Amino acid sequence: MLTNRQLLILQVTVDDFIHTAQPVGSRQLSKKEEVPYSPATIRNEMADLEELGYLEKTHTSSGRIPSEKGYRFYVDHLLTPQLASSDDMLQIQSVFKERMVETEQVIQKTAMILSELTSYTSILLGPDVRKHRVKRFSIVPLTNDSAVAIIITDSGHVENRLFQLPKGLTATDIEKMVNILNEQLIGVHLHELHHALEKETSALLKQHIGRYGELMSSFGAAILSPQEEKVFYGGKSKLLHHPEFSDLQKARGLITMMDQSNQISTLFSPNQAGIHIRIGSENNLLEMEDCSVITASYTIGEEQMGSIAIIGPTRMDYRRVVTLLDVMSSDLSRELTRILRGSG
Amino acid sequence: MLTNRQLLILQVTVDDFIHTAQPVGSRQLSKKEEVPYSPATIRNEMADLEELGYLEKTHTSSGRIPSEKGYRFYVDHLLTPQLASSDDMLQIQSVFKERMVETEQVIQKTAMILSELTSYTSILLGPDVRKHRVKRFSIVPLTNDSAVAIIITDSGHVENRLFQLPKGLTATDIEKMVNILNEQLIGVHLHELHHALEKETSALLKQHIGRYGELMSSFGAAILSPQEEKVFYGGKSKLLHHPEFSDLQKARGLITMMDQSNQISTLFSPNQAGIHIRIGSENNLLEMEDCSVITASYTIGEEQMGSIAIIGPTRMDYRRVVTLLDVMSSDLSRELTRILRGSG
DNA sequence: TATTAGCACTCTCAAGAGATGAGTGCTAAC
DNA sequence: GTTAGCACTCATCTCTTGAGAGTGCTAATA
Repeated sequence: MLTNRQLLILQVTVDDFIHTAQPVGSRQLSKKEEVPYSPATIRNEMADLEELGYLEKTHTSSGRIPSEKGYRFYVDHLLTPQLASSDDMLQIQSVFKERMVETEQVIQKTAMILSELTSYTSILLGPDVRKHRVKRFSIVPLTNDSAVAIIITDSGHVENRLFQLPKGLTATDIEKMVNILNEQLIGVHLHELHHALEKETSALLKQHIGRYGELMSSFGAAILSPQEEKVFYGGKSKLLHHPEFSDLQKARGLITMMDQSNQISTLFSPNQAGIHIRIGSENNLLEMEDCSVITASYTIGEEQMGSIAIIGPTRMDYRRVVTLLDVMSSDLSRELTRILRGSG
Repeated sequence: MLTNRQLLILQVTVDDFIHTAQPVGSRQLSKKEEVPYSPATIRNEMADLEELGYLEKTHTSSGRIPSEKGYRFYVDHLLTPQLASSDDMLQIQSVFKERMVETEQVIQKTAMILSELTSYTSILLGPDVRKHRVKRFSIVPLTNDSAVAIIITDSGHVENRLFQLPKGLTATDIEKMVNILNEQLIGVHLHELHHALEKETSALLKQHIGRYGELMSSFGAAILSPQEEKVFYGGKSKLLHHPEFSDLQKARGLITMMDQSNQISTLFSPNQAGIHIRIGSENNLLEMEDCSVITASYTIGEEQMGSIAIIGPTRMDYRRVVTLLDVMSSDLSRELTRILRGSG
């Protein structure tokens, strides 16, 4: 168990390092008014904190920097909540002031403002399409042998896929098919569509439509091809402005990683409410060794819909980011709910 | 007018610099078998070429590097055409072997392979939606006061927008409206839609539909909100691996620029056929001072549909990139035509 | 007359040598 | 328990030095 003095020194050390990016020394600390101890005393305490694993040195005679364990402790026990500054609130409100009608637009704008306010990179995972429900099917033939299948969801999202038409299929066949789909599958979650398609409609379709087999293999495959969560970035280059990435090697790694969306999704905790923080190696990603990720999620109505994340150096301003994420995620939830549930 | 010997020396100098990224000296050049002159002779010629503005020195006693004018001359007069190597051809064919059905998928894959083969960054501008023609309109009401408008084009592309419904509009009204739109506007280019909507249908709609004014202001605005050309990247981080961008300042500038899609579009020449090369400052973009952009375009059927570009350092392998772009643009055109005109 | 050899000169780059300064650990005094 | 003092450690900056690559010019050569 740490003494109060140790807690104080740890906190001030982390705070200072977060703002200066320089190893913090005992003399420097003792000058702060919150710390009424002499450099020698502080040195002793710091030596203890180092032994306990909360602080590190970059070389034998440097000041101390927080270790991962130090950040973790700081985040878990020393992070006093804080209200967003009125400046920030003003900026945030300005985003939502203009009534936008497209969800993507709102999300993109949110990503931008978040990265602008934090000076880190933001990533927003778009609404999880698989949780949407079918509102309407539509099939539009393009040529003799191809057509586009369209699914409109209850949230106004539109999925569309090209697929091949078996030769000899008549327009009436297609019409029938669309009717059957619309009768049977309205309200089904997109992730249950495959199941429902086979179970509920295959018999009916088989009965009414010629060339059923070919049609279904082509149509089914098109409908089921993965519906990816859309990833929105804000301020990709912002990260590069922080001193920890003046090493070109690391900068390259990060940029490369951000271009691979499959890696990105591993950064998000399985969609739970609340704010989550992963520090450095907790991300299980080599390129992210020096980064922390703070995630939150947003909802539409009652449902967990997507995630917001901020990526910054481990030496990031956790307090500020947590505060901003908190505000933004609830504002975003409110705005999206307004758009999609139509209370505006 | 340059002498043959000067042409030779300029060509070999540029070629050498492109591959080594090191200033090339007279001694080094004279060792090559294509250059049967002594260092002293070469020095004299190089001095002349420098005076004429084709070569530069990085400092008083360094070897020479090509100036922008030098690259321009090289590209315009010294670039002998070349067939793609069979290795490259194999790789390219492997992309198109698996029959994909979505245009976006094909374009994305093309971007990837291009950047893989060249080790530079590729940018593909998606098909210009405004040149597509309307195939079908559809409107799906979501709540009492909102609906989604859908336009399917002849190429299978689907545009969709949310818009507000005036209160008190009946389902029949909407049905009527969709019918009128589908009767009047099939085959209209998307960029003429605004015009056509006002001219051809407004009278009819006004006649049949209550609350015409409100409906049209909302629907019209939704339909007309900008249809942006989609931008696909391949290998964004590839550029950072070239030595000219080991300067963090420059790297940052580039990454920042690539995130601003409005800047990107200025890199493309107005959609003309053939291959275009812009060197360094010819791009009129500060961040692109050290970059060259080579663009080509692809077609669907007979129509100019989108653009392909490779961004590399000015010291890029022009010959190879031109060759690859040539092959890829025609392969991509063929593939997209197959998908959309349905000959496969 | 065109080409080449030779040589002095310039400039970059890498390595090494102090000098400086921030910071530590330890001991002894308060 | 806290603090002052002192010797010691490192990183960093600057200065110097030497090696190496390349040039420009002049004089010799084919």
